[in-house]
Amino acid sequence: MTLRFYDSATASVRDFTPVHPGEARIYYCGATVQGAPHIGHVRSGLVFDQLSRWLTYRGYKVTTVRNVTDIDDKILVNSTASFEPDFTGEHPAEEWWALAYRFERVFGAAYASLNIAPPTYEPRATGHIPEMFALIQRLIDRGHAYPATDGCGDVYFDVRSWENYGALTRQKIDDMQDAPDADPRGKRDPRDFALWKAYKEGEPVTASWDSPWGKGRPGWHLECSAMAGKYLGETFDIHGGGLDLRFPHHENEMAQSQAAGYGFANFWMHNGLVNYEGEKMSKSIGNIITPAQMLEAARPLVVRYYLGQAHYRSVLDYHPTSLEEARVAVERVEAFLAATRDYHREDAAVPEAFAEAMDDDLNIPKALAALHAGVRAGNAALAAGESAQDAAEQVYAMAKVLGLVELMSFSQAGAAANEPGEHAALDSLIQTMLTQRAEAREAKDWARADQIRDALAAAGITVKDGASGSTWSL
RNA sequence: GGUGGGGUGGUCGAGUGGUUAGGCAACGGUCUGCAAAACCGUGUACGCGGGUUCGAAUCCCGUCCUCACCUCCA
Repeated sequence: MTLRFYDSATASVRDFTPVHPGEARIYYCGATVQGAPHIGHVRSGLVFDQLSRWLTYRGYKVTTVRNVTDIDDKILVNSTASFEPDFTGEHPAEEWWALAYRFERVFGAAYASLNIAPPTYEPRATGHIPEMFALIQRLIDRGHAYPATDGCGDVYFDVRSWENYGALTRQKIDDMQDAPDADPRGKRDPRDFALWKAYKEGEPVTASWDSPWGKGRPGWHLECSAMAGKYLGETFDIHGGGLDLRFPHHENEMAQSQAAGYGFANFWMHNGLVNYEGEKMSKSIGNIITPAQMLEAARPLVVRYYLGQAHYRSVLDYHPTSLEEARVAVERVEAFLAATRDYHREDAAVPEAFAEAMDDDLNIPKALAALHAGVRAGNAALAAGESAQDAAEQVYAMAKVLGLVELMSFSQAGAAANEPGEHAALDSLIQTMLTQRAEAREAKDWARADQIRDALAAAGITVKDGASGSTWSL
């Protein structure tokens, strides 16, 4: 079995052949830090985290780049400042850059809480203005970009000059529906898009850079082309992002970079979106679910399992019962691993069925079937009084490569509840009650035994009677 | 109008010609004082209409419905 992925550009599953043998270089679109993330953003980050982990397991040296778009129309709109720098600390409003930094950290915290590994590089658009100048100049020199014909100071990409425009999404320029509010300005074609946006009266001066074509700021699509090239080279392996970015963003990126003479991405991988009971999540509908809200409803382990359980290309439709179902499923795995801690080995191999599923365009639903089969086999062995070592090693390896292990209670550094100290008294109290119950059971005083069990249950504590005594869990 | 996805048993969700995907829920059994947990077992699905085939969820034709993108969007 060879590793293969679905490539959006060719609409087909292709064998993965890296540009540089043994390496995998991946660029995927991160956030425009104009506001707080919703779980759709997190799903995208999670998908490419899963991909990176699998490629790493397969022995590739993985380099990932996830950009931060920290200059954009919406960031300016959402900031409430007067747009002038203020060092007094008395300014009541928030400057655009402060807003961008603030939300960049909110995104970072959301990723971290779900054990989504940070990318190798996380470049900010504002830190790569010179690279963008160079790319614009190169496009002008090659006849694929031009300063606005009305002298407004914008620089546009000339879509008619690039015969492959539309190749990524297999669309013809003339078939595209005109935008209802198409503003031709100084464009040769309404489809031409801005590489550089000229400074306009009323905008913050701090959000403007001096370019050879006048003061202004970069167009959104240009940022990614410039940064991908800088960190990953002219031609790299995989470009990812949400399905909604295929057009125009990725189409434009591809056109810019290839028109500039670069190979750009060999594979385009797009993750499906998250719906809420059949509807796309969006601010206008008001059905947004944030990571913070989800983490109030469930543990990070459960949220990660839930968001990562579907195939990455399918729509993930959230229902109110979804998290509870995920909880039961993943805690089964957790309980098995907690009971077989002696067999956790960092170098353990994943079973073949799991590996084949993962190699096949990251078929995680199928891989999860292997995970659950392993848990069942392990539990069956335990129930039969046999060794669960083989199953435990494999299940651990699978949970590890899926990024779940670090979020499980037995391995978490932050499993503070298990540490002695403030909870010691509580543990002691529960142990006392279990001892009393054991005595009652010994005396076959079932009423008394059940009374104690009910009392613990009322406090959210589940009692399990085993051969070697009773245990409890929250 | 263009482009690309979907419609699978109670539910979520895999599956490109013929053997059980899997999870959750449900039911029966083992275990247990009773439970819980665990294990064993049960469900016989594939939008609709044709066609190809010994055989189709899977291929072909038609048809209905639905989602996304074409405007900022993970």
